[in-house]
Amino acid sequence: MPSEAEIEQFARDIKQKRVALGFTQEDVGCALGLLFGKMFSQTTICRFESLQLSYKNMCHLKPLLSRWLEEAQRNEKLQEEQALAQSRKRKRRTTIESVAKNHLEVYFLANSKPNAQEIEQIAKGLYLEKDVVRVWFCNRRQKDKRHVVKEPSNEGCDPQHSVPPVLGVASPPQKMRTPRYMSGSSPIYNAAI
DNA sequence: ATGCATGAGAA
DNA sequence: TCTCATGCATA
Repeated sequence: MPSEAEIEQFARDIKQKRVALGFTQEDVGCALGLLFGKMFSQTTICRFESLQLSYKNMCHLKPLLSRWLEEAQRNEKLQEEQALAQSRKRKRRTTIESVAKNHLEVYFLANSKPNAQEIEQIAKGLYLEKDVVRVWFCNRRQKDKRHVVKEPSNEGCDPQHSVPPVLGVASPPQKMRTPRYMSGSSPIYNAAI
């Protein structure tokens, strides 16, 4: 099992290189499909890069992405291909009012695992469907299991950011390469570059 | 980038 | 029923 720091390093690394190579998160997901027969969504790649998956999940995905990176770097001059999606009958995503969310959060802090009956009470009180509340708690618990929770709050703990760059020279950290989707086939993009 | 949702498998 | 990995849809 890779160490935690190792994973974090890898995540930063692959994100940076992915961008440098001009691939989108979706591109990577599809590429994994071509390499291993199992495709991944933009969401998953995004979450991997931002360490929003469980440690175990990160460890499982790391070798796949690692291999993709090798190929991508090696190929730097080949072309790409794509595959597509499917459809399903999904319940429409319900939007929970922020007020209700605040209430849910309070309930969660008091009890993160309400039983069916408690869920029903909560749902009734907030005028939400039981299932919506149940799923909200599932997702909320899962959120606590994420590998690294980003902490927007710390003050000046990061020397890299505590001193803002001395104006002007907004130097692109990496060589900005033309994104793949803007190269070659479309005259519109070429004209715009 | 993230919120709500699904489904397979564990308990 | 819950957890876990995952993603459609949306902000």
